[in-house]
Amino acid sequence: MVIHTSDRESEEIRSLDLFSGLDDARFSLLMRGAYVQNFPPMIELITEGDTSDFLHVLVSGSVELFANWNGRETTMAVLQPTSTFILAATIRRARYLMSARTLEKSRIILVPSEDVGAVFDLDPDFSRAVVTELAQCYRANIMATKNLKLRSSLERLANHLLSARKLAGNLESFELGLEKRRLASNLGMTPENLSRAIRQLKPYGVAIDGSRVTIADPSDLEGLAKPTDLIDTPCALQASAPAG
Amino acid sequence: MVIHTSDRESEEIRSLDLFSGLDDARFSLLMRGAYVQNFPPMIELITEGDTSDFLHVLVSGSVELFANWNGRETTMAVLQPTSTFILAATIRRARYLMSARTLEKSRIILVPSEDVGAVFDLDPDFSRAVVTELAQCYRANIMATKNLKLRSSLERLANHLLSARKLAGNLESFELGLEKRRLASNLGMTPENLSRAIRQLKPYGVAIDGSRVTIADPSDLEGLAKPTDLIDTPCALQASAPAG
DNA sequence: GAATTTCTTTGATTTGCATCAACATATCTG
DNA sequence: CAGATATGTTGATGCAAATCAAAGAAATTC
Repeated sequence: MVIHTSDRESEEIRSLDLFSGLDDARFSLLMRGAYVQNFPPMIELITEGDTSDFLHVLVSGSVELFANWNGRETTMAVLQPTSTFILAATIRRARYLMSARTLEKSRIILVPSEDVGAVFDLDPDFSRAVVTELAQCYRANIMATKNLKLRSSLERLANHLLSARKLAGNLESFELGLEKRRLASNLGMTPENLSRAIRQLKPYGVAIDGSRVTIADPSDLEGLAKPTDLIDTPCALQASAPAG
Repeated sequence: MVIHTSDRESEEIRSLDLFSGLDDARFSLLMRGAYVQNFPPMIELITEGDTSDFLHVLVSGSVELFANWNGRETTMAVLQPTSTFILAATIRRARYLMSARTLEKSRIILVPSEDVGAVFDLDPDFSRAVVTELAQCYRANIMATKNLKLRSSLERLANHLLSARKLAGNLESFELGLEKRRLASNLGMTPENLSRAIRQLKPYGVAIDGSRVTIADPSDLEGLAKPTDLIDTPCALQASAPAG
């Protein structure tokens, strides 16, 4: 890689589902043309409509995927390390359907699309890993669509909080992990309505102070949320859509 | 295949993006364990939550993908021949996220998941085709999410009609292709509201009589719909979500 | 640390959409 | 073909959620 990564970083990247099956030779082939870059917060990494040149890997920080139409904007997902994004556009060599921006100071690896294609053709294990990853992203997005079409905004919020709690190790209290206005957009609602929805969840034992969430009795909230693993995944922060 | 297909059918299946790159030997390997079946209308082929055993190929008729939660139901896509479905679940050997039912009398090929996996491992061309297909499905679904989150129901209807018109070869008049209540569900609205929305489009030169749609001047409607190829695909009938 | 900006909350109002109810039309069935 | 059933339309009403407006709380900036 053009700029060296730390051992811990390399290890983390290699341990991603997408790369863990690669032998060292193929992995370095993939990483040889790649370069790491540090970005400040609120930098637009990708603009929807542009054509895809790189597979992105988020190493640290956080990244928002969003989309615009006719003057409106919506959050599609908020990514945490370590995850890849824009895999589908890379594979199809197609235009990006989403834009991406850093939310915090972030460290990102850019792998040239040609290299991904080359290793894909060379290495059956890698091609299987790509398919598995894509299928996973596809399924996560189907879940997001079901979430939007079958649930009210209050139900979406309730389920999001339960997923986030699980992700945080089932602690009674945990951090929200993103600004409320982005959470609102992610859940398909306005910030004003999110604020009111949070109040509505008070009778279910939910208290949110700043970015700190406390759920007194999850089973109480589950009565409202009715989570199911056909909609709700433990990999929760991308409440509305995942990262292909 | 257990039940023989006609030459025209075989040809159509082979010409699918997913299979067109396979040599004859691999294709027959894939089809050896497969069987064709004819179903009457309104037969539930797949139930969400069940585990995936077969890749499905719709040869004739039409199939609705739908999902349920908490007593509610929504249409996720309506498929026309010739298309594959449930590819993502097949690849992951995971539980179906959607149910499927025939809408008309339909002819469907069922390819055992093991065989798909075997040929995938054997044939790099096939594995590339699977990835391309999956990436396409993923992207179509991202578009569906953007459609839902960024547009009002009237705008979704307007865009659907323009896409359907394009699919029908840009004729002034074409068939809707599915019941209005299903179209409504696909677009994320109620039948009552669809009915009213159609009336609202009258000033834009849209007339729908039964299942026959007439659009006097598409550019007029486009002024409202503002279609973009970052949301709207010509492969239109799955207005809300595609077929992985 | 004061000033500025951004984010969040609260209340009042409007709008979009769902629901309910009734009727009309189309489709199925014996 | 008649009766039954399902689908589609229309109007009245209610509710969920967006918008508008303003104030309070955080986070930034100088």
